[in-house]
Amino acid sequence: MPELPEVETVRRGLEPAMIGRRVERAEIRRPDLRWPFPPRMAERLEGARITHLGRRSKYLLIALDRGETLIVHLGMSGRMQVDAAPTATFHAAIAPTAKHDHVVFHMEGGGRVTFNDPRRFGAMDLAPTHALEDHWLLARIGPEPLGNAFDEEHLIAAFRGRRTPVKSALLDQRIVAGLGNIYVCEALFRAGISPRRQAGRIAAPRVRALVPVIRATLLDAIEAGGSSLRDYRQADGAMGYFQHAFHVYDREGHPCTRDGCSGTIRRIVQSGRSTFHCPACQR
DNA sequence: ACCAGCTCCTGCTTGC
DNA sequence: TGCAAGCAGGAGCTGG
Repeated sequence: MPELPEVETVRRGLEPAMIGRRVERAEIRRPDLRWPFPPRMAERLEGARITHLGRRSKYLLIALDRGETLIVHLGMSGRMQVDAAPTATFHAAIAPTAKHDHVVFHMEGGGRVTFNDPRRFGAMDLAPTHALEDHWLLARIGPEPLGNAFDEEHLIAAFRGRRTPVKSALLDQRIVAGLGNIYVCEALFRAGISPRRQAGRIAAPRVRALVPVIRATLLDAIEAGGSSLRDYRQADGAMGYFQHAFHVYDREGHPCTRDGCSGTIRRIVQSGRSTFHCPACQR
């Protein structure tokens, strides 16, 4: 699914289509995604102007001028697709509906933003903007890895005493927000840390080194527009291209890219999820 | 409290 | 070629 860099890329792509514009019509084609939509969602969106587009972890936060914010999670396979205003209203009327287009935002000026999600692990909810951080989906999430609250001391404290593999610890959204399977694998490779190592047993200097590595990995991915494997696309439909910069993810059997390392990338399973790493240089 | 495993859903890939 | 199993980027919940 989209991890932090993908959601951030989508957020940036949605801004020109949504910021400052009213939602003329919210077309809701089914009652739920992972959970039921909030009551009267269409009415609460229609006529509202979008004032701000934010992101918290992997959640897209669409703030409305009525004091509510639409929280959107893309799940594993969710997309937000922007279609510019058609030149003739005729085209809008006959625009084909793709399979799994669950919600369509018809924007002021004729543009459309379509939420498509085949697997329906995604979610939407509306919450009061002034208490957004108290929303049950957001309340327990840890610091943003690109923000000031995520630092060396925080990570050392979060890892202390934990016997779970560092791979699992970094996937834990309470420790740090927004990392998923791809970027955890890539960050651990860059840091030279074995994904199997118990989080609480990594020497402090190595934990410290992990902080800038996580930041750099995410920033590189955002710059590349995210990683497009199967489902993910940017808001304009373009593919991300960070997948071409993977060192370990989905590279089982390929040679390690680290200078001077002659190892081979391996795939293991941790907590039921694939982990890719180089057993030779990640210790 | 911590941690591993299960679960939701569809679609693509792989293996027989 | 056809079919079924396995797998996928998330994350809340359950039970040990």
